[in-house]
Amino acid sequence: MRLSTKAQYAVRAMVDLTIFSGGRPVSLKEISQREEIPLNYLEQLFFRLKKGNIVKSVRGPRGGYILARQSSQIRVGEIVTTVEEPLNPIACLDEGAPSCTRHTQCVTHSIWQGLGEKIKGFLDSINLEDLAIEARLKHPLPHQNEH
Amino acid sequence: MRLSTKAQYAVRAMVDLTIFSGGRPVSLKEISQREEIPLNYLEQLFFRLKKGNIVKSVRGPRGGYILARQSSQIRVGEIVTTVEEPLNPIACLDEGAPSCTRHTQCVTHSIWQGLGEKIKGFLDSINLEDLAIEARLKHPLPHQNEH
DNA sequence: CAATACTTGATTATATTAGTAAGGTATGCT
DNA sequence: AGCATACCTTACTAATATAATCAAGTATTG
Repeated sequence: MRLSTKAQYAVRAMVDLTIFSGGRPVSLKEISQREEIPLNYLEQLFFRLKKGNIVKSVRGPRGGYILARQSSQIRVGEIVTTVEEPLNPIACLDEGAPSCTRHTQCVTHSIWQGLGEKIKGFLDSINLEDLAIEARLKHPLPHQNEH
Repeated sequence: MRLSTKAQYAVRAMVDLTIFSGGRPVSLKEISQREEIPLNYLEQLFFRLKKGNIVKSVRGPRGGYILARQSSQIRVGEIVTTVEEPLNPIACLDEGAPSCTRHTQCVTHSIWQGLGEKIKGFLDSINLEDLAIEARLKHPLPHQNEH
């Protein structure tokens, strides 16, 4: 029942982006250095995040990524499901499940299904703005994007 | 965010044991056949379940396993944590976590911690008796242990 | 036109998990 | 007593998924 580091990286990177962007693009190079995440790996993650309509890219010098929506409109659950496949605890919940044949399978299925809904509900109850505010309280920024 | 099949097998096997035992030991061979779980694999699982004080073993012919407590006193969360390590979504929550160095790490940590507690709370709210009753309703047993 | 930074796919290394195998030990039944 | 049953335990192998790296692009700005 472990979350992949991919998802952890993605959420950290998105919080970083939220904090350090001041409406202007943030390059992956920056994020990579601050968060100690391999640049090439971040590129893969942001490729997906862009397709998932969570960030937008700005090309060329001084380019980078910006949030596709307001930080209050981006939920953690979205980020996780976008970079790593679904939150369902077991695979057969992903698509149309075959009917239960064994005695015990129905009841355990309903557990895992309920669990998946709990997880999704929890992660969707948290948005990036909440996290950015919390992060600023705990670690006041050195200087908030002068210029 | 997937649950291992180990945990799924363990819960199914425990529900099976609850339903088919009538106070008497149930052999792993039986469970293996009904649930289509490799016998050797079940042995490994029940080795742990025994150490975790969830089942008791009865050796010799006509032996097998019985619940160590009433089914209402055995929670699903217990079974899962006993056969596969912890429910925490990330590793560093397992023991004393190192202090947060990066800006974003504190806040993401608190998410994963909260998530872990939700998961645990949910799985601990379900016990084996609930599941056995539900299973009997859905699949009335062929014959409930005559003799 | 050159530097910057995003874009994309392929490949490799590593870790985890699932499953198999084999030999041993205790117990009850005939 | 001895044999069959079924638990007990460790070790190993194979498959899969993940993390990370490599490399060769394309678009845009100054």
